[in-house]
Amino acid sequence: MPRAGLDENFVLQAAAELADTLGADGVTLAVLAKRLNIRPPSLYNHIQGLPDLRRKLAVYGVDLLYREMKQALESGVSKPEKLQALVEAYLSFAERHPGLYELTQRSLGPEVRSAGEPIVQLMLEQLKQMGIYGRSAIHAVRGLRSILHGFVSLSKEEGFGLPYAWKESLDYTLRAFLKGLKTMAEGNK
Amino acid sequence: MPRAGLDENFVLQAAAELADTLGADGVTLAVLAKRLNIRPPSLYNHIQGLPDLRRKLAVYGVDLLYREMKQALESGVSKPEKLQALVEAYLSFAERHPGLYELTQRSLGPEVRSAGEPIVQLMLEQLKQMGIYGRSAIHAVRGLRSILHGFVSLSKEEGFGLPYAWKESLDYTLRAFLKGLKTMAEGNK
DNA sequence: CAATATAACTAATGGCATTAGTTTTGTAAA
DNA sequence: TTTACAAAACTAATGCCATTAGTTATATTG
Repeated sequence: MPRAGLDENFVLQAAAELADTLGADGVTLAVLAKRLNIRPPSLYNHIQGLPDLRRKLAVYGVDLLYREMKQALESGVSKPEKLQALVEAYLSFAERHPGLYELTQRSLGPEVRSAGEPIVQLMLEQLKQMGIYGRSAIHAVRGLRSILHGFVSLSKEEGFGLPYAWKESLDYTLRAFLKGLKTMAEGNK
Repeated sequence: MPRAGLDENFVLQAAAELADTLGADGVTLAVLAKRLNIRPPSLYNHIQGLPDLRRKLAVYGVDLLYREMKQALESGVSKPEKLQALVEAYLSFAERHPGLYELTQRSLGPEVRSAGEPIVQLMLEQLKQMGIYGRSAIHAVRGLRSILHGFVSLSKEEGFGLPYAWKESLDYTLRAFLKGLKTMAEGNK
């Protein structure tokens, strides 16, 4: 192993920092190479080009998000609090890693989806604890993910305006959604 | 007026078709020029460069979406049906104009947000008809938009799998959300 | 200490957006 | 009808980017 000190994971980490600093489109092989003090062609020893880098970054991001969400489950005692903790972790990740988050959403093949499976499982477990399972739970998780991603996207788009109020709207929306879920679940009994 | 037959609107329309055919990133000045049978620099007589084109395309798309949603209100008699018609129009637009839709979501300044204001108004009106207004309605519209955009994004990302089932999940989610909204609204009385 | 694999390098190509400067052409005034 | 002007096309050139091919340097392994 010659020229140690630079492997794929290190490259990915540097690229991730670039993404969060300059935005998802700011990640170019040129600036990444400059950042690593090598010439652009040298990058091809670690990644297979820009599309490959983007794909790997997306997987890297989804996996990081999963680990942070899992970590967040440590806090929170009751069931609803645990779900709330998952929500907070998701929002926190999107805020601290805007570029990485954006890359995870630029639909890029099946490996990114696979990497997101564990996150779905995490949510399913919490919903089960709250009495929502089976077919309803599938719908509910999709709804939950949509609400979370939707709010992140929209609040980013609107940018200024009333920054903090977005959190309030999200809480309101989640409360309404969960309340409706419970009502529907009870109706099925 | 020299060399008539090519104005900004025509350019935008051609670019929109390209976006929906080749994807949002497929819109380059090179292919747009080829499509219009002119050289790339000639485009600068109608637009001020690629970022400007993207911004204008986004506004173009949001406005088109608004007009289609407004049109959709013609159908549907009862209040919930009208809201449902808005939802259908939104989904239909996203499906028929994937590239244009994507461009409307790539947050690009205040003019795009302004163009989206009428859509918010459309939703607010329907919610009012359903007994949801005031501060709650603001939250509700944000929730509604998040759910819609979230589902469009996620179903696009997942791609294969169970295509049609997404619609079912969305309906389920909307039903739960609206039910929760009503419950909360009644609770405030 | 020698051999090898790995990772860096230089050089070159083609595509892209963009700018500067020039030519063409349709319309409107003389 | 002719002339003048302004708008929109053009050519030429620049610089940045990703990518490929071929070469050189170096760290580890035997």
